Amino acid sequence: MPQRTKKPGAAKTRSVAFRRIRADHSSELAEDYVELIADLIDEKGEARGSDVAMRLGVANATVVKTLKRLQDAGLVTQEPYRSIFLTGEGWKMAEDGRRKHKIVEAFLLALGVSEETARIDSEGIEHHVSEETLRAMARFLARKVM
Amino acid sequence: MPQRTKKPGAAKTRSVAFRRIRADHSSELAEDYVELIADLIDEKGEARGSDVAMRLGVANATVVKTLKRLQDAGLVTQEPYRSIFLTGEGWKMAEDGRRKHKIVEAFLLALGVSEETARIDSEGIEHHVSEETLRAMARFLARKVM
DNA sequence: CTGAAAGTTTAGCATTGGCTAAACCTATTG
DNA sequence: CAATAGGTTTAGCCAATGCTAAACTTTCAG
Ligand SMILES: [Mn+2]
Ligand SMILES: [Mn+2]
Ligand SMILES: [Mn+2]
Ligand SMILES: [Mn+2]
Repeated sequence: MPQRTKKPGAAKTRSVAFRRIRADHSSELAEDYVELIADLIDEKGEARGSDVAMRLGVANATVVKTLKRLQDAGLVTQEPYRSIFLTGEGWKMAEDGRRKHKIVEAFLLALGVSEETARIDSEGIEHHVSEETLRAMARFLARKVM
Repeated sequence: MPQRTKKPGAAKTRSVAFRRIRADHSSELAEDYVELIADLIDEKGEARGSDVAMRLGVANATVVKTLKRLQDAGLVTQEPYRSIFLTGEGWKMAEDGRRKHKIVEAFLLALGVSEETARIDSEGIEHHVSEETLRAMARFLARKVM
């Protein structure tokens, strides 16, 4: 057995967290897109690609390409030069995103951070909180109110 | 002025959060790498690429490629077939990562989530908390203890 | 001191998510 | 009702992160 010997075992366990993060990242963009599209539909009656681009701060072309992937994933439907619609699955993901987003943002506010920071930080944190942590945040909020 | 008219103004403001997230993501991997390398050096005396790969749960080849970028960024030094060292800047980033990581993980525990969840969620959340939120978490911890 | 096992790097490929510039529609306006 | 301003998509580029398979080093066993 050449080379230094390696203590196997506990090392691999730690990779779980990093695997979860990589998985979170790949769903993160989709979550933000559908949530944003849902907001636009509720606010203005329709979601246009250029509105999505503006709010995300990316180029139109980027949105077009991403929407194609979301369409393949069954989250949105669209036709060229038309506004964007969410599928049933898209709406479900959007609602779930909103739910998480609200809890995280309200929680940060209750913790005492400014509105702007709560808004900004929650946009990133929302994708990395497990249901268990969300429950703990909700519990904290409930206790705070009472 | 053809096409539907667009209400300009407040729309662009919202892109700030998403820009921050995209920036966070591009530094996230570097932060995890240097923190992990620092841990390996402290634990075993040296950090080898394959240990990093094992803990992250990615292929060796991926680590090699990423380390090349980190080297270009001035965070690590290395020679072929040798273990990895952190530069001064690398150590600084690692220490800062550890600091954030500890606060977030301790905070989640104090909030009442399980150790495993705290470990996993903190690995993702740490990259999306502003200094203001970190201060609020530290404040909460201080209050809890007393 | 040498051969081969085991660890490490290279080569080559794929996907995601950005960008700009050019081509392409649509809808308003004259 | 046609021209065109202006919104939308396509084309083509790039960097970051993954992967597998093949080539390459290192180190220890004999
Ligand atoms: Mn959200
Ligand atoms: Mn978000
Ligand atoms: Mn960390
Ligand atoms: Mn991390």
